[in-house]
Amino acid sequence: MAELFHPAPEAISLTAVLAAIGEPTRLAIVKRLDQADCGINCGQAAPCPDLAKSTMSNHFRVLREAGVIRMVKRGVENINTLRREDLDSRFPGLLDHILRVAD
Amino acid sequence: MAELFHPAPEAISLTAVLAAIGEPTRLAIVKRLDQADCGINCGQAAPCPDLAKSTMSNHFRVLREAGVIRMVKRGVENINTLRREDLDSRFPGLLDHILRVAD
DNA sequence: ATCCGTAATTCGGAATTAACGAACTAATGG
DNA sequence: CCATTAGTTCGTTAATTCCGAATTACGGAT
Repeated sequence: MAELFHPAPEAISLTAVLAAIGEPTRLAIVKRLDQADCGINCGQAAPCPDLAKSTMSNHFRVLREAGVIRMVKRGVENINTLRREDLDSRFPGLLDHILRVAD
Repeated sequence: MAELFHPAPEAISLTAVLAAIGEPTRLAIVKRLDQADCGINCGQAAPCPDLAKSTMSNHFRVLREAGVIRMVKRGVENINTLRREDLDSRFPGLLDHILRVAD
């Protein structure tokens, strides 16, 4: 069970972040993580239950590899959190701004 | 010669805009258009001359259909401008913010 | 009108990516 | 040990991206 890849804060790419968030399902995931006050697992963060699990798994992987979310395994589930401080240090205010205009 | 499609200002989708800008070549095009004080054609807006023209044409189409740029035919060329006011009315400050964090 | 050069789009293909179901792995509880 | 829950991996199919070659569109010169 290899450890999950996360880019270092300074290696987070703007276009990768925008591309990751620029997809309706993934934006919905980010919005849900933003509203949550603590990390939540993939099932709870998923906006629509009609999508295949494998599809959701892919969406979470894209968000993680872009540096948007942090994923840690806890027991049988993955706990997801937004990488707020890392995103803010690299792109100050960007995440908040996007979430604000996203209704 | 059909008229070029542009989404109405209120029909511009956030995820479409983010996905359009979330690609290095297209972000470079947007940055160049931002620095230009008047509309410029596709060749001048292209950041790298080694890309095929058909590829660039596609990138411009993506930006146009997402509502990021306006394209008007003038003679033999297309004049491209950022749709600042439309983007700002729909997503206030977003474009400036992205351009600011994009170095 | 016809031909030429410039600017950009369209077409056909190979390569990459996305979504899905099915099978699989990992952790926990009975 | 077996069942359950939570996700991942795999193989297929559909869609997208990128490219070069061919094509259209326009403007100017002949």
